[in-house]
Amino acid sequence: MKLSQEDIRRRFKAQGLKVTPQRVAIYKALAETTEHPTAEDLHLQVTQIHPMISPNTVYYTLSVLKEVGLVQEVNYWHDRARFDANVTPHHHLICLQCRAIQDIHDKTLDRLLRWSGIPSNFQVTGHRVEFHGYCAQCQTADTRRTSLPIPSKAHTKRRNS
Amino acid sequence: MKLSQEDIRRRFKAQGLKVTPQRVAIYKALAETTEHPTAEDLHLQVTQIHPMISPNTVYYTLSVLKEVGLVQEVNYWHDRARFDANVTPHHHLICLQCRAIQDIHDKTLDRLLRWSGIPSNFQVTGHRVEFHGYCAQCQTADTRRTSLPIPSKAHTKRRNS
DNA sequence: TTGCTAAATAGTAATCAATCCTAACAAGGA
DNA sequence: TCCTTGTTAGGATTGATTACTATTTAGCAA
Repeated sequence: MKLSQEDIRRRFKAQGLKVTPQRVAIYKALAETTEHPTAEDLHLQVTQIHPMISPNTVYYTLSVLKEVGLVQEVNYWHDRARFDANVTPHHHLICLQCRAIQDIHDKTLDRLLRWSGIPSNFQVTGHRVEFHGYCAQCQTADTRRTSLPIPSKAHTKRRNS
Repeated sequence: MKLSQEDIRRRFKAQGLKVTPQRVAIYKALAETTEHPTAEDLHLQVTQIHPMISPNTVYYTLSVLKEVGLVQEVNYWHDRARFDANVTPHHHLICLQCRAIQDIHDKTLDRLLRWSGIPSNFQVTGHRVEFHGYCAQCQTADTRRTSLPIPSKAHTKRRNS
């Protein structure tokens, strides 16, 4: 989406964020692509305007924008590979708090594969439905989060188990 | 699922794999849990039977089992965080070859949120549908893969872009 | 316009999941 | 039993991300 500097400034202000050239450039770059870039992609992109910008700034900025809900992490459970010996197609229920993953087996969901809204030039080999939320154990007010995706801080804490 | 040594031996043989105690233990541990463990989780688990087993062996074994289709990686695009400034709920079309991600906006898919098959003790806050396959550019016979998820080798090659 | 202050930036170092490399080892067939 | 080839384990390496920290700057108030 095309955004003017003023649009961006307004959005940042509305969230109580300082408006810095770097921050604007990062958000602008992300808002103007549909390619779901990585932090590195964005850093490379923004380098063309701010040659001295640090990757660190990109990571920090993204975490801030994520916190206020201006940005989302598309693959929010990207931290580590997780495996399953059940190779039949099935779907998942993911707890945003404790990261537990439950399986769902259901014909209704499987049938989505024949859904007609898929662009005809895309060859589909499979699909997966994820429901996000809170498992029975994690449904207490103080620990609950309100928005997707989970902040990247959780990533850091993962080793506390 | 409960599996005897013989069951596992048969499955390995059927895929032309050597049957080693470590390999059996790893697969057995994965098959007997529904918790979608990480490689580290599995290593810890198997350590109780094979105290000297190397994490390396777990990684290698998982990649082999994945290749022959006995195991799948649940979050197969876990390698790096990817971001989106479009924070409205939407869904994705993911190319297994080039990892491109296209957005899908559709009311039909959004309506799944009210799907009745979700366990009542799970509090759902959102959901996401992913379709996997091959984008127009990647639909050539020599580069196409046949199964999900993509082998971990792709992970290594990602920097060639 | 000028300071003040808290937050942002950038550089360096650290962390850690995952992979690479390689020598020793062992499964399975001859 | 022997041989071959795939497997294992250990050490080193890579690379995304985070931690730490000194410097800079945005935003506010005088």
